[in-house]
Amino acid sequence: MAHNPITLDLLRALDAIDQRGSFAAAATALHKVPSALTYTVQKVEQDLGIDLFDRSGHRAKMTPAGRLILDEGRGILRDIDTLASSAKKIASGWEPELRIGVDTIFEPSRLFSLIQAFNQEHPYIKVHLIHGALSGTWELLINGSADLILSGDGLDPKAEGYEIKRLAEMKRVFVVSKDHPLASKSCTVSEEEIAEYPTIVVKDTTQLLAPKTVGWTRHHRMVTVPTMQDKIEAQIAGLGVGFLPLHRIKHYLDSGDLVPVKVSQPDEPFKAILAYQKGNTGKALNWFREHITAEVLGLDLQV
Amino acid sequence: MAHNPITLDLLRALDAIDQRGSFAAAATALHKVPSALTYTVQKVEQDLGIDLFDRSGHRAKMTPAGRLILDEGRGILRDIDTLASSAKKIASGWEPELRIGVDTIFEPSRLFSLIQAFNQEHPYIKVHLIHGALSGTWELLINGSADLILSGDGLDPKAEGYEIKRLAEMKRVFVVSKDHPLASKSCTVSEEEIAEYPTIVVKDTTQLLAPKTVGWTRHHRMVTVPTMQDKIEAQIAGLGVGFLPLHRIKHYLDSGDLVPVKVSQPDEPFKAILAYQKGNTGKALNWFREHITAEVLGLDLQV
DNA sequence: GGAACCTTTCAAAAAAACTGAATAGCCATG
DNA sequence: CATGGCTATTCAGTTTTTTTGAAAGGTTCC
Repeated sequence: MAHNPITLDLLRALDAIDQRGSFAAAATALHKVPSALTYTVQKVEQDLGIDLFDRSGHRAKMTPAGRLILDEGRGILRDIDTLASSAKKIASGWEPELRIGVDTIFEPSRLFSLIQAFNQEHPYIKVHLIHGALSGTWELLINGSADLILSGDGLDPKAEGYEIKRLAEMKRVFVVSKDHPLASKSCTVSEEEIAEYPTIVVKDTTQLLAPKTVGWTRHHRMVTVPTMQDKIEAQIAGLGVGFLPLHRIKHYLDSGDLVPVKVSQPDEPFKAILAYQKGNTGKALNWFREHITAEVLGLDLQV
Repeated sequence: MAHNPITLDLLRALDAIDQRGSFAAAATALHKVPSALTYTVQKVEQDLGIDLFDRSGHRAKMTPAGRLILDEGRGILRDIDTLASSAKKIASGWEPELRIGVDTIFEPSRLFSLIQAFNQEHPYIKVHLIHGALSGTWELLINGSADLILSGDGLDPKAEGYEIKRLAEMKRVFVVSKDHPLASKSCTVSEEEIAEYPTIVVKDTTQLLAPKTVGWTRHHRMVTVPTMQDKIEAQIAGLGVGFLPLHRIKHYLDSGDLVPVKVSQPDEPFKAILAYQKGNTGKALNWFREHITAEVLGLDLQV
């Protein structure tokens, strides 16, 4: 047994026959002569050992098996068409896959609708989301695990060779849970007062680079968590205190679950950035570079 | 532009080349001569207008576009193989789809693992689950909406022409919520006492047949619900009282959420049945007829 | 430098697909 | 019930596509 007798020509023939209603009409549509279709169909029927058409009546009627091959075959034909155009795309500079490293300061879910839109247009380009924290996000880019990263500035290593696109500014706010002792203080709170409570810190995911830490590190009590989401939840639960990015907690400030506290430590604003290998002209990379905006990331806050 | 230049032969060629590592080895595996592969590949490259192999080095290396076609092509080849064998199956008596009507007295989820097993074996045979209640389940079979039904006996219309397979016996228990006034009665409860409380009744889904009702109908107060699951939940919530099938409430009896009450009305045991059109020799039907057992339905209770 | 691979080219041969005319069946119409 | 118009199939011959094998040209490895 050599191999599968089902051919793409058969699938196209079945489709045309079903659409036009007869061998004759289908033949015309396919720029062939009816006997050519008979030949195509009979060949497969013989090789497969089953009937695709019921010839008892004089108008050929598809058998259930024929119908199955038609139905599934349409999907296969569609796949092959998509595949051909995707192959052309890739040959003309679209990457087969794009890996996006997202720093935990952003909500990866913000990118979902963007990725969905992209995938609609480019079904065979796989998009991978990878999570990182602080220097760890940069490390993804540096060690080749990601093609594009989304991070905050001030974290980039001194290394050359990376293109950086700055997006909107982000603000950090020092907040505590609504039940927290500091929540009631209306005046500026001193560092000593803050030192009474554990600080929640997001742990850098880097393996090789020097880990960075944001905010105070000279506090004695410190709880580290793997992601910004954990930090937010920990602070809401009252486990500790610390700065949180405004765009991630707007909702909780509005609802009152988190309360801002004035602190002496100046708020150092910083920027959301996109970064990628210099010289990477991939079109998928470019697409995301254009489409990832402050709005998409939820940074367009009126403060 | 006639049509897609990608052929199944190309996909098979790419697969072989990738597996064997060279045109020469692949050619051997495909019982061809190397130049035949060159021809196949070059033809598609020319028609598609892109390179599938990088010939700058001496050993041909697949381009990203070639790799994409290979990767997706493997899936397509697999699909076509499955399709061929499924078509043979259907031609030899397996139905393209099987519609199973399940009476609300059973938990449809009991069939899930069975359906999963079936689908593993017969990926192209679609299984539909349809819900019905009382005569409505029979109606599914009679009006051709279902090929196989799962019901309780005593509901079958007098009509001829249906094959019935009896499964295990099912018991009904009169139960009330744990907080219900009747829950504390340890002696037999009279009909008058029961009449104090609304009875929960599953409404027959039939459109054409004479609707049946199980249990008492001469009670004044009656709440009808669409499914057995609703009835169970209503009784747990204390909304009313009534008989419930033991196999659906074993768990709640054990946990004490439902409490059995002795009643004068005799418990009329009835049987789970499978029914289908006489003369239906479909193999999928047969498969389910064999595999749907008392155990699968959760009827194998030690009482 | 030579042996052992590899891929490609090319003309010829083989195989497959297609054609057109003839055949035969059904069905609606008059 | 005959006829014309539709259908699909058969078959022999033709065209197109695919395959072949020998020759040529490269790379790698020893």
